[in-house]
Amino acid sequence: MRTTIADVAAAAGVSKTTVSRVINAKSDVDAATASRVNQVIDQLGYVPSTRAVGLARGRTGAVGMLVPSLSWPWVAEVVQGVSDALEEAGHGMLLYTGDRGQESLNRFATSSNGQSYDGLILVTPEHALTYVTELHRQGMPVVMVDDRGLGPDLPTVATTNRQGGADAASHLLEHGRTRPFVITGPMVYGYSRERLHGFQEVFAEAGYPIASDRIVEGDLHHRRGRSAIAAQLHAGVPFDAVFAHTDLTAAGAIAELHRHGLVVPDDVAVVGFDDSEVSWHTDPTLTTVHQPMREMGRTATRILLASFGGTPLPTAPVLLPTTLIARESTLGLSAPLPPEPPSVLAVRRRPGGRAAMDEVEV
Amino acid sequence: MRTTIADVAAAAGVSKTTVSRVINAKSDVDAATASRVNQVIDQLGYVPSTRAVGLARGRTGAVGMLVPSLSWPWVAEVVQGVSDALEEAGHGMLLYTGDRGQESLNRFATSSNGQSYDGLILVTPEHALTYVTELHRQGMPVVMVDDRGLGPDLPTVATTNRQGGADAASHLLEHGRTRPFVITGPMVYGYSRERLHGFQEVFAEAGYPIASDRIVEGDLHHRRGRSAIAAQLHAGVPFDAVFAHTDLTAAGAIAELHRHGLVVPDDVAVVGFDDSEVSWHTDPTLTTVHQPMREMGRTATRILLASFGGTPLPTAPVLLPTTLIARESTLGLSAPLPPEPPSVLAVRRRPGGRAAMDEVEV
DNA sequence: CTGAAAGCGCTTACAG
DNA sequence: CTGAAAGCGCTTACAG
Repeated sequence: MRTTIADVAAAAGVSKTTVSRVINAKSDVDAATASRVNQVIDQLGYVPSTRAVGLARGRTGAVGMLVPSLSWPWVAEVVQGVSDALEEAGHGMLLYTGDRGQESLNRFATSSNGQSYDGLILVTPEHALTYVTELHRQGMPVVMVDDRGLGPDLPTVATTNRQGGADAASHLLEHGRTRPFVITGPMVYGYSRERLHGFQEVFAEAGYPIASDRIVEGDLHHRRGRSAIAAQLHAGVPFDAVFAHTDLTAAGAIAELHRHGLVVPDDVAVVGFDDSEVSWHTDPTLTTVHQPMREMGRTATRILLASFGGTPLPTAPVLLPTTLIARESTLGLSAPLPPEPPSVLAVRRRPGGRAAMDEVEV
Repeated sequence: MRTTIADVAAAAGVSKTTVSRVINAKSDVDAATASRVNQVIDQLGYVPSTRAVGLARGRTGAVGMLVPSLSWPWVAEVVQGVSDALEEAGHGMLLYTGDRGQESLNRFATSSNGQSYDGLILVTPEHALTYVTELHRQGMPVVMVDDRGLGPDLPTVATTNRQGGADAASHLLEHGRTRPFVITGPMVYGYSRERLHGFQEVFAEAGYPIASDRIVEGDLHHRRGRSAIAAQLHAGVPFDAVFAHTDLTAAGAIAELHRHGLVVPDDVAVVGFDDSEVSWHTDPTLTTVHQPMREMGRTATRILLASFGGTPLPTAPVLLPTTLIARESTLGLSAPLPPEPPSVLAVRRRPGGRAAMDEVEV
């Protein structure tokens, strides 16, 4: 038999009300009484039942989190950030993965209606977007981590994709590249367009506009990097750099360049996007644009928790800065090896650089 | 104001008891009554409050999951497997990451005492092991996914590390390699010892015992692959193959071999362990021993849920089979490219091979 | 086949 | 400073 507040009350010779007051650190309790109750609590190892507290208070103390497959490393990073921030605040996290499609979302919908959580954090919930928007309209606090530029009508934390593209371009120009080949992400996503535009703009301003035969739409996959490079080489359009909108595609590009006897970066410099684990394991290591996924998770969480306290949710997207990470695929093999692959370290944090674009009280 | 069971009862002109019966599909309800109640439920969009149900029933319908950092891709895979299986069964998942050390574990301990979940799934909870073991002794159903060979006194799902090592050895022998260099994981972990022993045994039986100067202890990191290869080349101990206990280390080994002008696999064949995403992005792609992380998550979940239904938890570890995945780093560049990197596919599943070692009713 | 009532373990006015 | 009582939204014997 689990020990309840009644057991504690009996053992301490007080009422349940008083025990409740002590637990929740209400002010008006006699010091002696309080210490006696606390003693009993320790002795009995009493911990309040979360669900009883939740029922009585009308809050759950938990936050729901809906993500697509955790097999995507950057999704896992976001979740880790959310988990960190939630834990700091003493909240629990109910995790839902949309991995199994519509069926997953039905499950999710059921539990959200069951008031299992006080608020919701989403990562690119493509199929659930209308459902969640409706949920939000009905009063559920929602914050979305938007990596895709879906641009929904929801409070959103995103990243400076355009600036990231611009930084990649500047970096390549600094290293003497003037004829880049761009392999974008799916153009239906806002982030692909932003990264491309930022990149194009810098090259155009420098006097090297990028012709359309040096831009091709990709799909984020490794294999696409290979096929795009093979096709471009076959077409005979010369290029001295590759900007891929995802590290996976960049990795494929490097592999294919090698197949054709080209040296990276001497013949062709390569820049990816994301700073995912892959960027440490290509050879040469990959220069890439870091996205602060973990920070996005933390920020989204802080915004959500603040809303529980009455702070209104932001109406404009909160943008976190990207950072260019220069490695061997542009600097050459002489580049110093960084200390250690990040994913195997206990804590992973980067300096950050500029402050968030949008001032939000978090 | 949220609609409750009382609202439904009033609107349908029945008692709360009857509504409850309909919701939970108890048999003895008049068909007409039931359909009327269901209509009202649909009309009002009524969904029972999870926490009220939990309080009344004494169960939560949720499972707790404690993992180290989600930044480790294989951890994320296990979580995904757990999520899949939980969702199928209509259970929720409360996720705790031990990423912030002792403080994380304290939070975790508090919520577990608060009866926030009915059972617990753990991934290598090194620091929490004694706490969790105690929890289990007090009656909390616990299943551990043990990738480290911690060999605790808890119901466990693990993998056939010894056989994985043996398979790696057989594969290298088949490809004419007789002088392997082994970079192990930390030898404090059972899995390192098992992988090594399985590997050694096969080579010894084939007449090529492995001298101790061709075995070095590693740390799972990329950088260690580089330094180990550099040192071995410097020492002048010849080798025609590398068996690394983790893909990251194997990737480092490949990179370092290239630095020294050696060709993989012509000069040196390389085999990793895990079949993590990295294995698709080394160049050449990496032959490795697949660990069924997702399946381990699913299996652990099924075992736990079965225990809720009365099936006792298994006393011996449940072992899932590893599978050797041959790629270019042993087969050569002529090896056909597989369809697509797994991590970006929606669903990731492998044939599986042999059946689980331990027969458990799941 | 159906309902009134007690109970799950807390919190929170209300009264003293 | 403290307690009795009602209530959070369900489920479950018990009785009919």
